[in-house]
Amino acid sequence: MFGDLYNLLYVYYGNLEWWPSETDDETVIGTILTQNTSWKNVEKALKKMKENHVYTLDEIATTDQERLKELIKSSGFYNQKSRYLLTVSKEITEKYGNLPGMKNKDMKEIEGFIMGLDGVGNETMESIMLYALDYPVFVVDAYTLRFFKRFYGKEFSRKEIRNYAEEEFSEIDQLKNFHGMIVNLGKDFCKKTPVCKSCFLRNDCLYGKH
DNA sequence: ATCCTGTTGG
DNA sequence: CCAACGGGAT
Repeated sequence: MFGDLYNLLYVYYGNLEWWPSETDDETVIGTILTQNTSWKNVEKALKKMKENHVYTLDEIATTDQERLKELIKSSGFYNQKSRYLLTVSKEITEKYGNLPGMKNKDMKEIEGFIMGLDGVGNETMESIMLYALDYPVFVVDAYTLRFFKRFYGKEFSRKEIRNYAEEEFSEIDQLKNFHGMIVNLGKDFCKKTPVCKSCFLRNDCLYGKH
């Protein structure tokens, strides 16, 4: 299904260092902070959190919300995101102790638990599963839905895309890179108002051909 | 002036 | 389905 597309993207983008972060805790924090927010602004917040030693789920769980708001201000939506960070950190540490305690468990159980966290929807859950916990999950975001609709000229549901991708790519690295390449494509060419003329997929994309 | 690796509550 | 959340970069 997506094999040919993967190769086309790979020729252009190659292996991306996707979801750069020093620790799995930072990855989880990043998935929440980057919701509808540019990564540049998230980096500022992560830097501040690190400098102030509010950088692990344990540290966040015992931090005052007002202080958290100041630290993550640059990533926007700080009122809700500070609340999400607190509840997510508390619930994870209370139930599993830490992120390693969530690895190598029944995938559906962990997925259900994460989806139940306030502030965590499909994309954030999938990102945590794949990038912080190493489960073979494909991340379906707004870029993916928009790009696939144009490229294949047909609307796919999140569920369909996840199923196809996870069926086809069993390797964690492939799932990571496929998502990473799609996000980059969405920022470089397949934007809200697409730049098809200079896009390397213009001859393969149903929308790019007209 | 517009957009950003979304999610929630109405 | 849709308004609301929000500072920062381009």
